[in-house]
Formats: sequence, structure tokens, C-alpha cells
Amino acid sequence: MASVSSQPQFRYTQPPSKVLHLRNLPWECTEEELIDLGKPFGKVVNTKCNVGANRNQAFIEFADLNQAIAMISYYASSSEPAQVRGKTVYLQYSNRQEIVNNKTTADVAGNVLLVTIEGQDARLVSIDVLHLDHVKGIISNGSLVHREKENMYFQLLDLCIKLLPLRRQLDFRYLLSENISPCTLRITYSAHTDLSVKFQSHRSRDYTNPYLPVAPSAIDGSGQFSLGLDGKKLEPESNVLLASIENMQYAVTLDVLHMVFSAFGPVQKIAMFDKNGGLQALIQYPDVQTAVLAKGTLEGHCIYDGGFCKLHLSYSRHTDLSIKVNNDRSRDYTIPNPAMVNPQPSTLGQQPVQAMGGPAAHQYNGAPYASGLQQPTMLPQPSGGWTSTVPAVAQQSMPVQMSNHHPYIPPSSMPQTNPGMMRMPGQGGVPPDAAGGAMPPYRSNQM
DNA sequence: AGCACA
Repeated sequence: MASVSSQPQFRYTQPPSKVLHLRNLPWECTEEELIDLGKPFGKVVNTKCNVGANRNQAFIEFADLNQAIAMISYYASSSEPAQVRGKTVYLQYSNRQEIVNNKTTADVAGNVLLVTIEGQDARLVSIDVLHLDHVKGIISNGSLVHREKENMYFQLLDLCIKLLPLRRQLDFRYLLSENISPCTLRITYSAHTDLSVKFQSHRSRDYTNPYLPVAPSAIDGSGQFSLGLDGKKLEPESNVLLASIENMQYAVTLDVLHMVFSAFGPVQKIAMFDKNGGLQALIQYPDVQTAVLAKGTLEGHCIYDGGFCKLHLSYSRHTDLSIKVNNDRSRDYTIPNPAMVNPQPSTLGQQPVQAMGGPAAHQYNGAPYASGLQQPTMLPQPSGGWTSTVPAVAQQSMPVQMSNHHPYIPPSSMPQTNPGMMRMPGQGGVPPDAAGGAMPPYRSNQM
């Protein structure tokens, strides 16, 4: 009773073809590997790899049908399955008689690109990475030519691909968070000329139409976009970061934290507290994006050289810290500078900042850090060019310059260590008047 | 793990 079945027996009823269909191939299987696999049985005249949704299928076309049959029969009776890189691959005749190499779409220039994000953590890459502003930011931060034209998108992305593996040195941490392994972008042209985007989501955006409805699946509880794809919940992002400081050999003061975290955008509030015998702090930014940037850049890095004061960052569930009083452990930088509002505040017991005294109390008076500077009117917009949104204060208070013993040093007298290590978005250098100093140098590499 | 762009 061999062939009474009316069921379509896909596996065994394929008519022979000189084209073989392979599946279960290893990641990024190359044409060479396919040729090597088929070579013992005949002349491989064409191949097509990275086929299918998972890109783990391929086709091999032999010059002659008998060669394809030879390969199929060999592995049908072999005790050793066909393998590529030690991975068993499954062979069958293709249901087509020749490989059609669709050279058309990928090679014909168009206004829509097909971008394939590849890599271990490809699914964690945010859609915003693909936005032109980001690409421009990368290019300019990498000290390469900054090109404006939209039609240079392809070339910019192409450069982006080449530079991506170097992202550590070239500030690609602004592209991908630090805990995402390197990804590459494979880019071809699409045959599409206009994409129909039905709603804004974590997987689709129409940047030309801000009034599109937002897909509920793309919004988390706090109304922010979440980066998780395919419904996978990531740690919910927040505009408030929880920092814990490990190996605290040197004093980490409110001002040191303010300086470090201001490098990414305006810091609204900081609250420090002791927990589990260590120091923790909540740092509030006006928006999630800035917090993401700061976390991605600073996570695991040490404030001081020698592995001292290592930062561990997570997203807090808070969205707005309630700072009851400004002192050396907590501060609300959004309130008007009391020194300006009330020149004689010390008569009022509860007056913030000045009334509390302490080493931190006077430090912001007259300095460019005056808290009135960070009002949320100059916030980065979600899809705007973040390269231009880092406030001047951040550019002058880069984490490379900080002190351990005297937490506040005016920017004009800050020591300089290793210029360029912490190049910030939108600017490529160090404060012009940075001076040398004798303190643990900031180390941007994790230890 | 099942046929070439979801």
C-alpha cells in the first residue's frame, strides 16, 4: 500500500529538478558553502541563499538534472546527513526548474529601501534607528561628512553599515544601547514606491503624518512608546533612571551626578538615598529619550578611573519625583533659582537650597548650571534631530571632567582627560578651555 | 523544517 494516499505528500512527491531546495541552513550561509556542498555531485551553476522568512533556506541549481538526482539519492541513503557548518540541512527537489535570480528590485534604484537588520539582538533595534536624523547624527559624530540631501539616505546608511561594528569608538552607542550586541543593516532597494503606513507603532511610522493613530500595541502603561517588538515586553523605559553606585571609593555627590547625567540632556531632579549599604540615586529627565540615551551610554561605566564608582542603571517606575526639599541629597533643578528669586532666603527655615546650607548649597549660584536653564521648552522631540537638542550646558559638562574631592568645579577650570572619549551628540570635542588636574580621570570604558 | 519580498 504505497501510494494510495490522496494527501499531498510534499516530501516524497516532488518531481525531480536540477534545482534543489535546502532548508535548515545555518545563519548567513554563503554561496561558497552551497557550492562546496553540491560540488561533489556535479557542476553548480547557480545558487540562491538566505531565502525565506528566516533566511535559512537556499537553492542550488546543477548544470544537469542527473547531478541533482545524484545528490538527493546520495543523502537519501547516507548515514551522514548533508551538513553546512556542522548543521544538518534538508534537501529536496525544488518545485521550480531553474533559479530565477531576481536581480531586478534590489538593483533598480528606488525611493524605498528594504533594510534587513541582522544580528543577535536584531529584534531589539528600535525603529528610530532607521530614521534619517539618527543616521545623520552618526555620520556627523563619526567626524564624517554631514550630508543633508534626502536622496543620500542610501549612501548614509551604507556608511552606517560599515561603521556599525566600530560603534564603540564612533559613538554608535547612541544608535543602539550598550547592552545590545552589534547589528548590521543589509540594504537593498525595494520595488515599492510608497509605503502605506496605517498607524504609528513600534514597527511602523509615517514621519510625514503626525496625526496617524497610534497602535495600542505600541504604547505601554505610561503612554510611551515601548521598544519591545512582537509583543515582547522589555524593561519599560522611563524618564527616570535608578542609578546604583558600586565600589564607591570616592565621594559621589549630587553635583557629580548632575554633571554626569547632564551630558545627555537637562536633568530635572535628583534624589539620592542609601539602600542595601550602597548609594542609589533617582535621576529624572524630562523625556524618556534622554533617559534611554543616558542609560545606554553610562551603564556599567565608572565615574572615576580604576573601576571606582561604577554605575548601574535601570529604569525607575517613577515618572515624576517629588522633591520635598533641596539639600545635598536631593534637588529639583526645575524650580527657579532661589538665589535670584529671593536674595535673602536663609531666614526661612524651609527655603530650598540656600536655607539648607551645606557644601552643595551655593554651588549653582552664578554658574552656567543655573537651574532656570532647563525648562522643558527646549526638549528634544521624539523624532526630531537629537543632534541639535543637547543643551549647551551638557556640552560643557561632559563626564570626562569631574572631580572626586571637590565635586563642583566651574567648567572653565575643569580638568581634561582623554578628549574625545565621551564625544557627545552634536558636538565633537571638549571644552576649549579645559585645564589639567590631579584627580582620578574619568574612564568611559567599563572595567 | 517545507519554495524565492513580510
